[in-house]
Order: sequence, then C-alpha cells, then structure tokens
Amino acid sequence: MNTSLILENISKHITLTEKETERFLSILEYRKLKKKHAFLQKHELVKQIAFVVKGCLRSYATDGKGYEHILQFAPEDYWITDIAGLISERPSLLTIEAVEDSEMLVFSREDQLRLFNEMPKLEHFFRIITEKSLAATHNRLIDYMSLTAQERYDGFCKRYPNLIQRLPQKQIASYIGVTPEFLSKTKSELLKKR
Amino acid sequence: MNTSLILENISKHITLTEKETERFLSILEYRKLKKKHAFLQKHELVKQIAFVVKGCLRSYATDGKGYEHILQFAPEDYWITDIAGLISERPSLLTIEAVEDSEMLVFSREDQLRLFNEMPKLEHFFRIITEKSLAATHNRLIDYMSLTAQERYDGFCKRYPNLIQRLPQKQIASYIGVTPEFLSKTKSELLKKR
DNA sequence: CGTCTATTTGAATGTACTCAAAAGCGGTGG
DNA sequence: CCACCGCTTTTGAGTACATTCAAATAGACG
Repeated sequence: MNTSLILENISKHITLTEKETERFLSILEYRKLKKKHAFLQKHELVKQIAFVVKGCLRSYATDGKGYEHILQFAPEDYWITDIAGLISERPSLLTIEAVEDSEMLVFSREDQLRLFNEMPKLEHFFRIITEKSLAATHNRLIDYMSLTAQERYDGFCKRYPNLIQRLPQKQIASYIGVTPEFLSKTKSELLKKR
Repeated sequence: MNTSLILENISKHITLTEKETERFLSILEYRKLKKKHAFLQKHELVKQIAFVVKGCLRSYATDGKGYEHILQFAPEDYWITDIAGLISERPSLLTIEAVEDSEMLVFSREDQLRLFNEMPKLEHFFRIITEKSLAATHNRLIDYMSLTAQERYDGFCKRYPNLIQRLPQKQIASYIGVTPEFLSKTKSELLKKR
C-alpha cells in the first residue's frame, strides 16, 4: 500500500508525529476499482471517504429522465465522497464510480470521527479541505448562473487541462451541464472562430 | 448584546464550559446594518464572518453585464461570509448586504483561527457547519443542472416558506437563476394550472 | 473483425431571455 | 395624510440559446 501521496497531501496543512501518522494509516484500506465499477451506488448508505491514488472517479446524480449530472471528478490526489449522504445518514442520491481503472485509500466516517477526537489536528485538516471544497462549489454555482455553455466549457478546459484528454466528451458535457450534442456543436463553433 | 441565539445555535453541536463561552463571546462584535447597506463590498478583502440575529442578509455575485446572482440568503440564526474570499485572502467577488434592517454578531477570521487553536471544540463546530453548507450547495447545484425554472421555484417555496414573503420577487428570481420577468410568467402559469 | 458506444451533424422545437411598455406598490417629503 | 417618485412586477412580442430526435460516422474494446 503506497501511502506517500496521501501523507504528502495531508502534510500541506498539518504535521503529524510518527505515532499519529501510524494511527492514521491504521484506518486506511487500500482498494482497486475497475473502470465503470461503483465505489458508491445510489440508494446505498454512505459510509466511506476515498482518497484517489491512481486513476479517476466521478460522482453524479441521476434525474427522473435517467440523465446523469456530474458533480465532481476526482483524479489522483483528490478526495471524494457523498457529503450530503454522509452527514444525513440517509441513502445516497449520488453514484460514485471509476472513470478509469483506479486505486484508492478508503476509510469509514466512523473511523474519521473517532480520529477527530483523538487528534484534533486531523479535524483541522478536514475543516480546511471542506472549506476549500465549499468555495470551489460556490464558484461553480456562480459560473452556472452567469455564464453560457461555451464560457463554462472554456473555463473547464483552462482549469483542468490535463483532465480533458482523459474524459469522454459526454462526461465533460454532463459536468458543465449541457447535452453531448450541444457540446459537440459548441466545440466546432470554437474551432471556426480561431 | 443579546447572545442567546448564537449560543443556542452552537450548543446544537458542542457544549462549552462557562469559561469557554466567555472566551468565545469576547471575540464577538455586535453590528446593526440598515436595509441595502453592505456588510462586505465586492473587491474588499474578506476578514469577517457574521451570524445573523435579526433581519436577513444576502450574498451575491455581479456578472459582466451587471446582473446579480444570489448565492445565499441568511435570515436569523444563519451564518454568512464569503468563504472563497476568506480562504484565498484575495479581494471578494461577492457583495453581502442587508435585505432588511438587520443585526449581526460578527468576528474576524483571525480571531476564529486563534480560537480554533485554543478550543478544538470550536473547530469541531465549524467543521460540521461547513460540511452542512457544502452538502446544501451540492444539492443546489444538482437542482440547477436537473430541474426547470418552475421546479426550482416550487422547491424554493417549499424549502423556505417563511422567506418568500420577506423577499422581493426579483431576488427570488436571482436566487433560482432566472430573470424577474420569467419568474413572473412562471408564477402565473402555476396559478392557471390550479 | 464486429459490436457497441461516443461523437458529429442537421432540422425542428422549447425554454428562457431581451427589450419595451404599462400597471402596481412602497416609501418619502411636503 | 396624501401625492409623487422610483422601483418592482406584469404582460407581450420577438429572439437566442440549448434540447430533442434522428441518422450517419468515428472510435474503442473484446
């Protein structure tokens, strides 16, 4: 189990002693997930949090017509869960699955909360992570409200230049909130302009 | 300075000793804000967090065309700030102002972080608050992606039945992400149906 | 190599926006 | 307390952005 990535990730905000590091590692479970396989199924109870070591996951909601709406992509070095399901302790509205063959380090909410009590530092870390995530989601909501599809696509390309090549266009369309057909047309418009 | 509301709010998640309560209250500043006056101006550095005791605030982004996009309403018993500006320490993209004559308890980020060190419990509290806020914003984003304007309006009415009467329709339109004209038409459609 | 899914393209449609003008409402000052 | 002014809400006509449905093409994977 290669834990250097997750330890580096954490060390950006807090410093753990050797003992604390050991304790933290003790709650981690290593998991592989093949492309298109689910880490979390819709309607399941959400109990875990994942840190992606390799590959990429996505979380999405499915609406009444069966359309998928992607909330988050989580490539290496990202955290992912269904926070709404996790804190409400109600069945998940989201599905989380692998976009590519992936590897994760996973732990339960239960263990997380237990560690928060033992090590306030760790709660400090996740408070910061959650704040960042909230800020990012705020910005995304504002983009949604104020930009056209073309501008949102531009923004996505600039913010995640490395992800674009790894994702099917259909999923990028779903993330920025348009149909795959429309994104295709939008892209060819952009090419004509240049 | 009436602090019972904020203390009750906090006590839903943590229990403070008398000393801790005193320490917490020591960082609070009481502030009144008249309708339409700003708690935070766009382009200012964000330094404070507010708890609304009376009245109602709103936070919004202004786009290139001068349109406002409301991110949050904060009536009594709600917390509000510009989290993105606060953590990035860059000028705010949001404006926060009073919808009605309001009263708040305000403290600085600096004091907040200082107290987090002194009292891990308080960081615990804000970790929870931030998680809830993130979950709510996720749900809102999904609504945005998957529902029509009419459905979003319905949802708003159901979720905030008491707020509707206090807010100008223009601001509800801005919150659900449509023009005031369109919301007006949407409402009369709804009436015809029933 | 064949099958299945993703992407592109086109035509018709729909949802929401823009602009304009009238009606309603609230607050302010005389 | 009323009259006026400014802002909000309503209504309508024309428009734009994005969707739906369909079909053809391209790509990925076993």
